[in-house]
Amino acid sequence: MSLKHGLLGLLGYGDMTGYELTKYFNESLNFFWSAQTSQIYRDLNNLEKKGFLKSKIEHQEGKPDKRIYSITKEGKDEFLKWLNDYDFGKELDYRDPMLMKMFFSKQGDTEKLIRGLEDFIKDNSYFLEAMKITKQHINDNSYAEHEQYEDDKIYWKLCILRGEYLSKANIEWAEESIQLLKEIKR
Amino acid sequence: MSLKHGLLGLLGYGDMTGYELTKYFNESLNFFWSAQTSQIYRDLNNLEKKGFLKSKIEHQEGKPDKRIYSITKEGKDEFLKWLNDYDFGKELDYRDPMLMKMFFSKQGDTEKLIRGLEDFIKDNSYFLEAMKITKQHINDNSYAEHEQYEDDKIYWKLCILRGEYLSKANIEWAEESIQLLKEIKR
DNA sequence: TGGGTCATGTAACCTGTTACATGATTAG
DNA sequence: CTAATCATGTAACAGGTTACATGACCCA
Repeated sequence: MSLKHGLLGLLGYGDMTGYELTKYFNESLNFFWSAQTSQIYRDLNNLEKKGFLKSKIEHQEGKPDKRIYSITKEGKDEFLKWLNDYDFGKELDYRDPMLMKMFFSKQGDTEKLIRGLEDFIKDNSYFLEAMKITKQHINDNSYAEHEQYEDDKIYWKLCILRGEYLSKANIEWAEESIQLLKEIKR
Repeated sequence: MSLKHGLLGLLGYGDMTGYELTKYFNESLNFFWSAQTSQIYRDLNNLEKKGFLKSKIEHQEGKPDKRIYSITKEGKDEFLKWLNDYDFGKELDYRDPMLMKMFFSKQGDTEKLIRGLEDFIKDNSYFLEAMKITKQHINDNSYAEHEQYEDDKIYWKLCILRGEYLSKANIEWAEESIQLLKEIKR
């Protein structure tokens, strides 16, 4: 459900090709959503069939033609309908393949598990660092240079803040876990 | 990938029907994984085709026949292979439909967003409470009454600990977000 | 008499991933 | 010469969700 509405949302900022949308997803929103080109083209097709988008083809010299999408009135309505349903509870989901392994780890190799947790700490640290840089970019206006985005920034920063909280929680948990596992090994 | 291996893992503790496996998933492992019966029956079928499981049918008076699954040597090998690949980094995923909405929320209703965040805090608090009770159950041996599970407990508690860390992070983030949103409203 | 539990599933659909295909331009 | 970038997609598969179907028993 979310990817489609994310596409509608991004097209609210301006017309774009599928290629550009993929870039946006995997650069700006990347830390909480990513998408394959294949999926984006498929959804773009479906959204156009439903009348939420329309497209025109632009010829380019020396490059393949580009199909530029723009959002319709119906698309904007659908986007706003989705946006204003702030029932987060039903989306609470702690599903995690890592915990699935942890659950059964009595039967696993404790040394390997500890190394896995150490790498997990590293990955989360990189992520935390990347988000601090992104926050800086937003403040510096290097991400969104136009005043048009001024009011968006608070929400973008709240997204990043959550990433910071979660990755810190992950790091603390992994550190505590490693300690506990080293104790029982002795 | 994880559900199948979770099924193999649970069947390592003893033979079970699809129905019982569904219950296990949605009661014990529920806070970090849930599964529909339809999905479990399908995967059980696939696992049997691959030779990781075998099943026998038990006739019951007054009830439909039950198909009891047990894990094979191949199934145990596959499970252990999966378990000992502790490369958590590749599974790092902060994907979240809530953040997708947050990202675009300049265009949304701030009042509704705040109410959504308040409910989110409630849901996370219930979750946190439920996990404290589960932890107590594990300590009390009411969950797993047999000594057989004694060495598993440490890992189960680490799973719960992560849930506690994450839900606390969610609560703190939501509280901070509400404050910030109320400030900009003024 | 109605709802919940035990027990089995099927069907359709949606979402996401991986791999492949084409073909030109540009930068190192 | 090679890799990356621009730009378009298709195909197959894996995983997850929702709805439906059957039928008997048990409890209030």
